[in-house]
Amino acid sequence: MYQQWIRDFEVESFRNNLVTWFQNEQRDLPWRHNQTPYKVWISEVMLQQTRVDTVIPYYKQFLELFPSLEALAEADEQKVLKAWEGLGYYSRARNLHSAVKEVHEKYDGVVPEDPKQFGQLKGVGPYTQGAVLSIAYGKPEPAVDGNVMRVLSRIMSIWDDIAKPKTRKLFEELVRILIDTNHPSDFNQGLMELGALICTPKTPNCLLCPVREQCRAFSEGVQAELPVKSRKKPPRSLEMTAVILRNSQGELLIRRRPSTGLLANLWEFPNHEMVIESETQVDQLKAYIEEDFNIKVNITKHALNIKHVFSHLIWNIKVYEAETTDEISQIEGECFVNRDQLRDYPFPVSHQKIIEYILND
DNA sequence: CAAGCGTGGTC
DNA sequence: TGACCAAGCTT
Repeated sequence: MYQQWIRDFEVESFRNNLVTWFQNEQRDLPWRHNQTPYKVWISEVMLQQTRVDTVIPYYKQFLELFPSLEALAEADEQKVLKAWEGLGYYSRARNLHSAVKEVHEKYDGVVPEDPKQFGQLKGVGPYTQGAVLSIAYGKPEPAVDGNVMRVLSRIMSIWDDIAKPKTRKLFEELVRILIDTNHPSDFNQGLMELGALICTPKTPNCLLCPVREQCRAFSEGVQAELPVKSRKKPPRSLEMTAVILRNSQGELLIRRRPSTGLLANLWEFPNHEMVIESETQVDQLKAYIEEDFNIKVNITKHALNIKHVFSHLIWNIKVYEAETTDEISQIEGECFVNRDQLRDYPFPVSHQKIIEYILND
């Protein structure tokens, strides 16, 4: 069915214009130096749903901490999560770590270049599979991300909703036809670079576009209306409490979150989903804490309020200070630590504001 | 398939 | 200032 679109389309010109433009105009980015499959892989996972400017410092630090696939494979997950702290979507870090360990053990430390094998690793979806195999190994595989869908929807004037999973498959088939098999890496990166620098979501700079002559949306003047993307539901609000609980030595109680779901395996201050509007409900909070940790506590004061916005929900956190003279039983994932030890644990950004409050105290 | 899963930048 | 966005994957 795509042949119909391709028939009158100057495929050769498009490929040459795009690849030549990329070779001349590409940005100088850290992961474009001394490329190895390992480094390409790290960068591609970090870049999932994340801006280049945000990734750069994380990428540099990550490679200093884990300079080789073997180094990452042998690292503790807590160290990996700590290196990922603040970058978001933390399952990326845990899946990457797990996948790298699998490559280390099963493939003797060599990133597999068979699409089927590489694609089966944790955290490697259709995009990452194509991106790593084309960039690192020169395989003519499609790497369809948001940029590519935006660029090609304009080039070919495709009005399908790019928020639908089905639409990505359509673009993958299209790229399989269009891709420059002599320069798969430059072609794929060229599409993404074009989307990042020229064919931007709002007010694309068509006058500087190397493939303007091949763009149907430009010739029809509809580039600003593409791509079509349905919007998702607004996040729901959750009323939360958190407690800064000190023992008699002034140490702070923290705990590790569950190994699945939101912020999995990160650490946090004890918290509950509950509304506090009166003093009686502070007593309820006290009861929750005493039940959770089987100790007696006193809530001493209200510390601060935090509003934290996730992609799919909003936390409104009321933070209190509390003290206890009891010790908790030593359970894995719960412990008292002193102020200086806090920096050794990975915390979500929402709780960084609590840490700031403690350190400024 | 739709929803869950983070964060910081932008206009 | 709130909505949208940024090189997606998993369930």
